[in-house]
Amino acid sequence: MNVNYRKKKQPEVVRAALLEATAEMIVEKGLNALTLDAVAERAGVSKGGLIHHFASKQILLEELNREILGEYGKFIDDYIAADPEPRGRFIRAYIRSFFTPLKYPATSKLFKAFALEMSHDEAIHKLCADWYWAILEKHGEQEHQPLKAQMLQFAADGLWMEECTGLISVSPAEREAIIDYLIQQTYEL
Amino acid sequence: MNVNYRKKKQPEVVRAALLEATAEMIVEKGLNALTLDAVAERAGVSKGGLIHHFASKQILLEELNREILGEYGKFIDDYIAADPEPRGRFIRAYIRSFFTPLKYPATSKLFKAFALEMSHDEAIHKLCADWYWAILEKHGEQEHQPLKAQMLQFAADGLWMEECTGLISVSPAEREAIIDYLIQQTYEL
DNA sequence: GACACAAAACCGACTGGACGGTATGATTAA
DNA sequence: TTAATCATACCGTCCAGTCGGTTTTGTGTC
Repeated sequence: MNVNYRKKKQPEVVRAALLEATAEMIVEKGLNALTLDAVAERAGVSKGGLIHHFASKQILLEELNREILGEYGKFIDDYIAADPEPRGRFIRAYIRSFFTPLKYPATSKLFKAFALEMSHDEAIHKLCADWYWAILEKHGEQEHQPLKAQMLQFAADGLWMEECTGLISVSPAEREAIIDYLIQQTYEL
Repeated sequence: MNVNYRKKKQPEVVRAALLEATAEMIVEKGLNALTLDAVAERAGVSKGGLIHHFASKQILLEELNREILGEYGKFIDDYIAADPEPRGRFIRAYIRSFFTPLKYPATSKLFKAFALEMSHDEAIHKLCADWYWAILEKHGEQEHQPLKAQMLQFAADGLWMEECTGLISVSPAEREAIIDYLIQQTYEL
């Protein structure tokens, strides 16, 4: 009998804990090592409790993705709204949103988890692709972008991937320098 | 009883077929959906035959990883050897090697599987990290690189990741244009 | 060439555990 | 009372790895 069972019911808290536990476990052990039992235990619930909130593993992952994409969209919206310089504004917001874990610490891990799991699942892949094109259309960037802008965008993706994998082990100082450099370049598009 | 059992033994061919089948299945279905039975069937051997060549699933993946890293390393070596311009030579080779078709056709997407999905496997992660630093040291690039060079490198990573995931769906023409642009930038370091 | 024999190559049925999902009961909030 | 929220036990499936066997290949010997 779990001690939490006797506590006051807080379904929203439990649901959030389950999503966060899922994200953390994917980040730490990888998607292939993710089990419902482990997620439930980490979130302090039983597997039955987990299934009550998320009917299947697939649904759990899809909900997690939805959550992440929503937060990510807010990042970009906020950065664009606060940016007075129109030139390169979208790319700037794109880059910044990738590297601001401090402002919204809860979702920093979710970003990384999302990239790891999205690869081969068709439903999740569609979620991500649709979201991306909706963002572009929303901010009027659907027309062809200059090569330099695309390069900056891809560089942000690459640096972010490096942070996920830790292969090259960029130091925090180097990381800051690169991000600053990318941001600076967006003013010269 | 498999017909191949009665045929002439060709262990090297079987071994290569197993590696290729593994690569293809990871690309198609993802690492979490990879099973030894399926790999064996696709390669036209029994599971026993698979285990004879690769004692465990872990070893199979490590060997495949070694094969792929070796190919990339050769690409980089060749590109550097054939490049008369010393300025930005390493970055140029790095970029080109990423977009050169590999021995196993399906493996263009495969490196992503190792970089992302397998980044949690300690042994394979070490393989990749060691390979990367060995390449840097080999070509005398271990000292601090300028920010622009790092940016180009990350941009190559990002474009390559996009090719793996297919999220943004870059057209072949756009792809070529971006690669050319990146290469061109390496001459202005 | 013929034979013997060890080693390599390969087969396929089987097992044991892990894991997703189900069924049902208990507790709490409304 | 009723629905929502969880716990617990259990089932079926999948799958990595084992194991005893069969076939082929290489190597020496005569």
